[in-house]
Amino acid sequence: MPELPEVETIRQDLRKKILHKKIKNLKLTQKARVNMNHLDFVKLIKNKEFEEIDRIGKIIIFVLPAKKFLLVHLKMTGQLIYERGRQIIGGGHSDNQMPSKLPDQFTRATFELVDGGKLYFNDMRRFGYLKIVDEKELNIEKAKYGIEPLQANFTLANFKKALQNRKTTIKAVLLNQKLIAGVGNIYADESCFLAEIRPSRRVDILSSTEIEKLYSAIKSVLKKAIEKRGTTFNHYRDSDGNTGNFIKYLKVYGRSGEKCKKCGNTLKKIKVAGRGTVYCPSCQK
DNA sequence: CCTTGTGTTCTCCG
DNA sequence: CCGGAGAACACAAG
Repeated sequence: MPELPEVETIRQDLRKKILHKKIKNLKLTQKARVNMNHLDFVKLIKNKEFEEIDRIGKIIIFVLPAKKFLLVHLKMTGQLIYERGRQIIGGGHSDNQMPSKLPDQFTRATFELVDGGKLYFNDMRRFGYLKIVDEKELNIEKAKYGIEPLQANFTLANFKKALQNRKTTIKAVLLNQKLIAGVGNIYADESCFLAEIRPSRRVDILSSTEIEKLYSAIKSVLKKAIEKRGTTFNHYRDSDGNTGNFIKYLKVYGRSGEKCKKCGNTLKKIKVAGRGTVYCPSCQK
């Protein structure tokens, strides 16, 4: 489940690896989810180079020449794995979900670069997609996203504005991409734990101290998660095919029924905003 | 039945 | 009766 830290890790790594490289060919399988017919899609990609690699929320943006943009959303199980020319990637860990050799049955698209390198888009569940847009459509897409937690516009004032007049739970706000971009289920729960606030609390009854704590918690959790190269719960891999290391630092997500690392009480799982939510009933108020 | 992210539809409230 | 907000539902597929 790639969220902001995972997508950002992939973006930063791919920038180092494939920036300004030219695409010789793109191979799409029948199961690839793209926003036009395959022939047209390939035509728009072929012989283009990656001018820049950006991100909005959980979407990776490959900037192509002539103001075209390739948007990639990994959704639940998507991976973007880069392989240098003629080299078989190691696969990182001995996890049976990680293929030792690509392409495999879950490879939906292969970008063949002129230097022999390959960029594979793998996606077991086929929820992820590739989409080519022009500048106008890119701006429409960008308008769907709120403040970016790691950028200059994520100020306390803007965060307060995002919560203003809302009559819903913290969890719903954190998951709402129109308000705050890139936070998903893992980092929403982790941020609430760090802020010592229950995800089910309504935002309109938070004190200003609590809002400040939550604001700092989001930044701190996401920053540390990027330092540790993201969370691999099951499918996430970086562009080398390696797992992320943040799972060791998770305090609540995926730990329902286990002991709170801070107070020792049992972590509880409930449903908030339609999503599984884990919290500590004694640490979080 | 579950999983998550997101788009759509429904419902409620002032 | 309306607009808007938020909740609920639908969908992707294994």
